[in-house]
Amino acid sequence: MTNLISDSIRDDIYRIVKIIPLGRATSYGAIARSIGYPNHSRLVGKILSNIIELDNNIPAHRVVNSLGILVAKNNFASEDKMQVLLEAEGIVIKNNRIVNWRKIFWDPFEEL
DNA sequence: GGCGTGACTATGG
DNA sequence: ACCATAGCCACGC
Repeated sequence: MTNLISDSIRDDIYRIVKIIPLGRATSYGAIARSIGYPNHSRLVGKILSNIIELDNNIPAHRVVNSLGILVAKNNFASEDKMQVLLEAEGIVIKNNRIVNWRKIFWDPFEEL
């Protein structure tokens, strides 16, 4: 039988992304660390791209890279959708990057 | 079992 | 602040 890591952590990722507060955002690495797989930030993004296809309600736009840069734009319906969704929550974006990232950043660990 | 890939990250210049 | 580089490792050929 195959025992893929991606299968075992999919639900954890889903659950965490679901509770990212409106107007805040977190990173792939932060999520990976919070679920006990600190070296799998890449996998988090990959799984997120799968999840968004099944549930367009999940706030996947609130996940960016460790610098606050929107690196997932290609996975949304339109090129500017991710940015539009974030700006609609009051998040300011300049040159593809979240302004005041330190303040906007939400750490999943603080929710445990 | 090797190899390329990726919604990544840390570090150094 | 920007860019390059190396490290990372599951996953799908």
